Amino acid sequence: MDNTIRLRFAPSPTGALHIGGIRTALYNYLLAKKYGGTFILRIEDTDQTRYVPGAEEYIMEALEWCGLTPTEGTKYGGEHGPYRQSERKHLYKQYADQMVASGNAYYAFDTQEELSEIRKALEAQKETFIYNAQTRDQMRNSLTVSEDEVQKILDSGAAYTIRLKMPDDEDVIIDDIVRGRVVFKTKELDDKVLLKADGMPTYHLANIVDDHLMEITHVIRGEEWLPSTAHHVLMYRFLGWDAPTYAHLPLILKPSGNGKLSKRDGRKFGFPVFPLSWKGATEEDSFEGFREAGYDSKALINFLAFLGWNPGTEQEIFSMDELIEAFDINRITKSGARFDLDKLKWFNQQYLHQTPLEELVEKVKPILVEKGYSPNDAFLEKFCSLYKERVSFLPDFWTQGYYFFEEVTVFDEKTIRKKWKLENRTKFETLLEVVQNVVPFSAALLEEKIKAFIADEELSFGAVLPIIRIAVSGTTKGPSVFDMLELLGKEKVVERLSRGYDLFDQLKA
RNA sequence: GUUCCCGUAGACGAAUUGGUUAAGUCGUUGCUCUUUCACAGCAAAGGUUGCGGGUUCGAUCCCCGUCGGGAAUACCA
Repeated sequence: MDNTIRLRFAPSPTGALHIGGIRTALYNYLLAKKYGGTFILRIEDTDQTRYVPGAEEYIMEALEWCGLTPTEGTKYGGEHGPYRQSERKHLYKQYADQMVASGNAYYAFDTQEELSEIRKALEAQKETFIYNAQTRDQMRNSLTVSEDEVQKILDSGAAYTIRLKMPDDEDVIIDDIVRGRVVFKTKELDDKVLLKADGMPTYHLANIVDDHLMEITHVIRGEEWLPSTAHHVLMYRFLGWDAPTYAHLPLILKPSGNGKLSKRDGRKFGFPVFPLSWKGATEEDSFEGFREAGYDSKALINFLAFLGWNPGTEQEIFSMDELIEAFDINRITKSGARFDLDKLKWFNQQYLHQTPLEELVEKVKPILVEKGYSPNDAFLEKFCSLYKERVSFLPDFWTQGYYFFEEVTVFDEKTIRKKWKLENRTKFETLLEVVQNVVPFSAALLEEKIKAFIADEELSFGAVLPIIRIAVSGTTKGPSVFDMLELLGKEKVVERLSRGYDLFDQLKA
């Protein structure tokens, strides 16, 4: 492969960018970077009725958050612009006309209403209407109406579309990198609309014209495009152009396994489906993003890379550079990949574990600030190191360690009832004194003194440590008690211990 | 309905000119370490490669059929 490969990611700005779109972008990006090629962002906004303000900015912000910054695009520059299809409107018609002239396309005058009525009627009889060789001579188009008539309609300014005229009976062969050879019979395919009544091209026309004009060499897109690829290949032939290499990606499936992951599944299964949060017009149309939910974009990318591809080695953790190095378009999987939240959680955890402390501090800080606390970096660094290895997501730092900032809200009453012995109260008062006299208040010294206390009083670790832990944090889970006590500080520890004893007594009474 | 795609343990998936007892990871269970949770380490369970034929000395791999899942079937992308 030479170094002039050019790939594009071509989303339509109809709302937030779905996670599947990010994967498509990722694979395009990886292949482009691997061979020193170009990664282009093209906005496919040919459907003016579906345009959503802000979607374009969302797409770019999402790509950048994921580290998939395009090399060409509306705000990235490039010699092949404009990169927004609405701004290229004037380019498309000539190619549709060219295909009309060569007899591979035709004018169609049927209105949308007429067509949907026919469809509805046939559907009632359990049949499907296909605009193709079998039906087009019964429709109103330039193949059934006389030339004069056609000209008259055209001159009158009446709305019309241009449709692709599919060959009657021919095999269209697609050599797809992922699927291998796929054959479609033109007989089964419909005469797709190329140019809409509003003068805009459909996806089918716009995508092949732009891919050609932008010198795209590889088209990596979702599997849902496979059926229409036959139309695209035919158009390249009719226009006398070379078709790009195709690779159709497997679908990303719902966690439940059936059906492709949809934007509604996030709410349904309780996890984000979008990279960034999106505020739509309605609650129903608003979604939380991976970024806001505390996911590491690097972990997300690593996870996504493995959804439909694998390097064939045993390495699982990949940086972007390593992905670029290892990526091989020939190793993309054919079968749909299920979106496995556990796996994503594992990746996120791995990334959190390997994040340097200073970096972690910067990430945890905003979470605490939002809760109204702004501890100094030295404290935060200790705090982070305590929780780093028992946390899967960023917000866990707060949910697991909130008691370093606020009073304990939930006590593990069940364990208290089991462990707290009323008759031991005096011994624990002694413990309070012991703790009070620890100077300096360090984990090491605390451990030494508390261990001595346990020995002196002939108690066991199991009888003492859980009590301390619960009094101070409400739970038996968490980091080493002594480290915890040190970071909490003498004042808080003493206060919580003595208050804890009273609470425990009450619980047992 | 039609066309196309897919089908290896609960999940992701390796085995790429068909070649020994079908990798590895996640998850599950157990053990070690720990006051606890987690991390880490070790170990185990889990599969007639959807099913049935065929080709072959030999099929996860090739062919046919069948079942299951999915996608497409718009003047949406």
